[in-house]
Formats: sequence, structure tokens, C-alpha cells
Amino acid sequence: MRRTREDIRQRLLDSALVEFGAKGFDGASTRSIAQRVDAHQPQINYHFDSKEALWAAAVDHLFGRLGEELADLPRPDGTDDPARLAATFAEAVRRFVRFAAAHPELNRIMVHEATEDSDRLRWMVERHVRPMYDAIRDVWQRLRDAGIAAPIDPAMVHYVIVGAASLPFVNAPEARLLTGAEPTDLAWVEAHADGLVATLLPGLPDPSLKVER
Amino acid sequence: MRRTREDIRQRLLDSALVEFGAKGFDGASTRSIAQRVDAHQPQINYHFDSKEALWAAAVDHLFGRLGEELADLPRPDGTDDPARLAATFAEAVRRFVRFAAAHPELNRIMVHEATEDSDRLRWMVERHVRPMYDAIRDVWQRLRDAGIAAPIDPAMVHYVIVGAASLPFVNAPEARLLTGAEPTDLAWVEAHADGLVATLLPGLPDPSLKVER
DNA sequence: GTCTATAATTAGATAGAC
DNA sequence: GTCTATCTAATTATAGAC
Repeated sequence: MRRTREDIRQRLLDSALVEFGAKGFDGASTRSIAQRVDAHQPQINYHFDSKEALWAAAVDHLFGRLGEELADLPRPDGTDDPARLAATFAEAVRRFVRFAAAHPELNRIMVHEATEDSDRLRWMVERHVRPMYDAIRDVWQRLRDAGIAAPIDPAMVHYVIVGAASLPFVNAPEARLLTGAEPTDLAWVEAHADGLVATLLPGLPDPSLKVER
Repeated sequence: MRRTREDIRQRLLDSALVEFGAKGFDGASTRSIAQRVDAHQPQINYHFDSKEALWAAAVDHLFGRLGEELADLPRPDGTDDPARLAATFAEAVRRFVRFAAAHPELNRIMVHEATEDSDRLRWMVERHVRPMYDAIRDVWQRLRDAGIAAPIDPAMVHYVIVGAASLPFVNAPEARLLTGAEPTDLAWVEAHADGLVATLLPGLPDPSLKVER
């Protein structure tokens, strides 16, 4: 297998996500990140400028993947009827749950960074999180007005959704010990998504309705 | 102000919680922990045996405080009627939300440790988390049977509650940037608790009913 | 581009004076 | 018990041969 420039960069990015997710920025070492893909530590400074630049590139990479997962959902606009808006929102929640299960690094890194104010946090919030936060808040307000959504303030619901959706996967090693089950199993993930959607949207007209792709 | 033996131990424990919560076990430095309370780094090895022992003592300390907050709630037993059980459960959730707001270190440390299997994680799960997990699962099953609880599997509801309840406080620095509000303000905390209880227990007979103390 | 060697810094732990 | 000094190990980053 050839190790082209892009190949090694991709491998380093994926390795960085795992290490930064598991240990945080300070706890992760560039040696471990390199070793995990059979590279040497100085290659990180060669392919990326610094540990910080590697972190930023890895975060961009991962939020990019999340964006791809949600890209083909219809954009909510003012003309949607509430039932259709709710179905689209439900589908977005399901996809977010699946993404959180497949890529726990995203929310692990979020939590690691969000516990202390820093330049990295501000960069990540403005670049990646705020667009999601704003979109969720606005749609939720309309679903509340339509009587479909649970009684949670639109300013807070982002944290309820993200927290409830991702914690079993963020804390997957703990969940394995605690439940004896494998939280990333397909059936477990879908059950979690179903429960979350039904709880968040008790007024969903037809829970089985799936949006068109 | 005197600095007795117990005094300095308490200060070091509190400082350790903040640092371990913010940076994780690897990222936190014993020097910073000591400096935060105007002590010197070797005092940690004097008053505690090691960084690891300090961590364990700090975790015990914090879970002990959570236990105190919940201690006077009536133990659920098989004879409780569902409405009373639900009222007690709702009160426990409210107190957990308040505790998470006042002591975000608890859930920060949980998340830092739970993202990777380790001796520290196993110790913490068996000693502190499993009793809570078991209690929540059993009560939730009964509330589901009574038609009071939202449609979430009893094996998963622990993560829904903990994740949704604590993330705004775990990620408080992010929430401040994102919402412009202070998530630890009393009104914000109570609104979050109210929304969570109403969402988790849509069949609660009387949401305003408070349990006796 | 890769790899060895190493510089510069910082970590946790310990010894010993007081 | 506290504090200075220091040990060993591990960190990120860089220099230079290939």
C-alpha cells in the first residue's frame, strides 16, 4: 500500500481524533498520535505546523463529516408545515445519534475543550457550533409553537439533545461496564434514537414517517 | 487564618477537582493544583501518596457531597404508589440538576475518565456510579409500567438524564459564549430542571407536587 | 519526505535542611 | 509540615543526514 502525502495526512488526522478525544489536547501526545499509524513524531511537525494546527485540522475534518451526513436534509424554511418540519427534525436527530455513535471523538473533543475558556474553544464555537445551535433553536421554537415539542426552552434544547444523544457513546467504555451491552450496536443505537425522538417530540403526528432523501 | 492539616488537605482536594475537571487526569499538573491554593507541589506527595491517590480522594469527596444532597429523599420501595414514586424521582432529578450546576467538576471528571477504559474508570464505576445506575433503572421501569415516564429504555435512561442534565454545566464556558446567558444562574438552573422533569415524566400527575423532606 | 539525534521545557516524585 | 533543590522521565519542536 502506497503512503502518499494525502494518505499519511489522513492517517494522522484520524489518529489525532482518537487521541485528542481520549485524552484531551494537553493529555494527548504527538508521539502516540504518530505511533498509532506507524509514523514518527516529527512527521506531525512536517505535515502540520504544530500540535495546535493538527488539532484544528482534525476538528475541521470531523465537523465536515457531520455536515455531510446532514447535508441532504431539506433546509427548514418558513413555508414548511409543522408536521413536515417535525419529521425533518426527527430525522436530523436520528442521524446525529448515529453520527455520535460512529464518531464519539466529536463530542469527546467538544467536552474536553468546552470545560475551560480558551482560544481553541472560541474558534470551535464560532466556526462549527454556533450554526448548529442557531438552527436547532429556531426550529425548536416553531415546533413548540405547533405543540409538537416537549416543554424545553429553545435556548437550552441544544444541550438536552446533544447531551442525551451523545453521552452513551462519549462514555462508551463506561457504558460497557455498566450495562454489559455494546452501545454502538446497531439495535442499541436505533433504540436510543427512537426513544430520544419520541421523548423530544411527543406530538409528532406520525413517528414512522420518514423524510424523503 | 490558620492552615491546619485538615485545612490544607481540603484546599488541595477542592483545587484538584477544578484542575482534574478542566484538564483531565493527564492534563492536570500537581504544580497547578498546589499553586491554586498557595501550596508547593511536594506538599501533594506529602499529604497524599501520589497524583493518583489525590485523584481518588477528590472523587470520593465529590460523590460524597452528591450523596448528601440526595440522602434525605425517601428510599423507593415496592409499596410506593406510582404517583408518589414519580414525585420523589422528579425531586431527585431536580437536585441532580442543581448539583451538576454547582459542581460541574463531577460530570467533567466522569467524562474525562469514561472515554477510555482504565483502572481509574473501573474503580469509579463500581464504587460510585453503579449504585446510581441500578437505582435509576429500577425506578424508571416502574414509572414506565405506570405510564408516567417517557418512552426511553430503562437501561439507557441513565445516560439521557445525566447527559441532558449536566451538559450545560459541564460545558458552561461554551454555553456562555453560545447563549450569552449564565447557565449557573438560579433561574436558568430551575428552568432547565423544570423542562427536563416535564419532558421525562409527561404523565406526572401534579408537576407542582413536592415531596416532603 | 523520512528518520535519527537532540534541544528546551515540563512533568511527578524524592531528599534533606529547617 | 514546609520549602528548596534536584532526579528521572516524558513532552513538543527542530536540525541535519539521507
